[in-house]
Amino acid sequence: MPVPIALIDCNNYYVSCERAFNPSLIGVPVVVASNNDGCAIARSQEAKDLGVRMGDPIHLIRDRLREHDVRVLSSNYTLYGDMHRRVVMSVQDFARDVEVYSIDETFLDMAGFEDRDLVVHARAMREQVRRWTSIPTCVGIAPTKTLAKLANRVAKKDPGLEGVADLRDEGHRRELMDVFPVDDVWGVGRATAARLEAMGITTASGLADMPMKQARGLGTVVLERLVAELNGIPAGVVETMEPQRKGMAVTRSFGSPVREFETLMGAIAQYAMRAGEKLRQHGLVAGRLTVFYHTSPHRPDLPPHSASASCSLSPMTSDGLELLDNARRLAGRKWRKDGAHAYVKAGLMLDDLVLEGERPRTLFEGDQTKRRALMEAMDAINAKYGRWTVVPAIQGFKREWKMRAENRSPAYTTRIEDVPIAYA
DNA sequence: TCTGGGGTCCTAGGACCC
DNA sequence: TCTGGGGTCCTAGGACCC
Repeated sequence: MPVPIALIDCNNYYVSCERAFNPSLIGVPVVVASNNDGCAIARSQEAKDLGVRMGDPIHLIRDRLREHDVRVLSSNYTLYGDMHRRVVMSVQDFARDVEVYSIDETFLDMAGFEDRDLVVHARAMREQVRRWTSIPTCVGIAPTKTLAKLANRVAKKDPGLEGVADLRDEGHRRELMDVFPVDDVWGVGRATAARLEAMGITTASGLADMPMKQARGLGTVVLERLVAELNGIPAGVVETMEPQRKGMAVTRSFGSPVREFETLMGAIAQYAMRAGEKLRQHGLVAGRLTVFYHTSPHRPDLPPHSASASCSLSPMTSDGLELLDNARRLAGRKWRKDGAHAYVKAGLMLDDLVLEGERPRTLFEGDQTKRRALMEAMDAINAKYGRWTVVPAIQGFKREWKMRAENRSPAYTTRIEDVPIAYA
């Protein structure tokens, strides 16, 4: 019998974070918008009931939102990130080990807890999270991660379960999988679902019954592993060591379209400096840099242009100004001087990341001490006086490309001025 | 006026090597 | 008519995730 795996998943996470500090949002429809207030990325149950779907463009559903008095908030990742830390802290003692899977989901390795009533145990964990953070959650328990995801979904859908579904029993599991839509299975996306449905497979049970060889032929090893997991055979374990990350990106849509190179470079410069900061925070250096910018794919009436260029970085670096130099050269190389294009998004990606201490030395590198000290000084100033207190001049002052965030909540838990005050 | 920002893994196919 | 047989490494692109 494999070790039980539990998955705890926060309900309507971003909305729940907002509600934790703003009770007027409780019981009314709430939507949290993506960066640039672009689309709906989190909805309260009331908003889901009104038919607001994940990824709906806000500007296309504006009328319906207004009609039903839906509260629309800009996303506040500082708050969600800090609340996440608290949620993970709350669950830690309830498992042997945890794997943080995303900002709102954590897998738990339940080895050593098997002799307990795991359903009762999981309810106590939910209660702990609720008391410490006010965030509502659901828990799924099963022999594999894929089944734990499925169990979690079941727990979310059926209020009678009081937030916890235990799918360790195979007979019970089968009954539920017989009516579980195959496209809701973790790892089955649009393309795979379409292929499966063409073969008459529409439920999780149908996929579980597919012979392994057929699964391999239809998809890749990924689908083959998925079939194994649906049959209770673990193809992956709870990973407690954080894997070394391979790439990193800073990309943003602009608040309004950009037509001039100077303006574009202002944005790219900021992304480069931010990318350098991120590298240094993680103690990494990058070996490859890619810059891209493009026009709107949603505007077929305008001339399209998509530019992308990369170069390798030698010596490998985390120096923001070094990244900026390279980014400017690459961006300039692809720039079209006709002024006919309205760019809506740009970004910078870093690859071939290695730990700073494992950086390969090159033959002709000069003394980096001064530059490193400069970066440290900039980091220190920006940490103390706020992001973008010191910036390279090329970043500009007008920042007309800055993204929209018209209704962002305060940083309740991470800025002393924003901490809520309770009157006696 | 107007549609997010990150990530991972896998495979095919080309370049290059002996 | 016939055109070797492997290897490795890298990149682009697809699919999926939250």
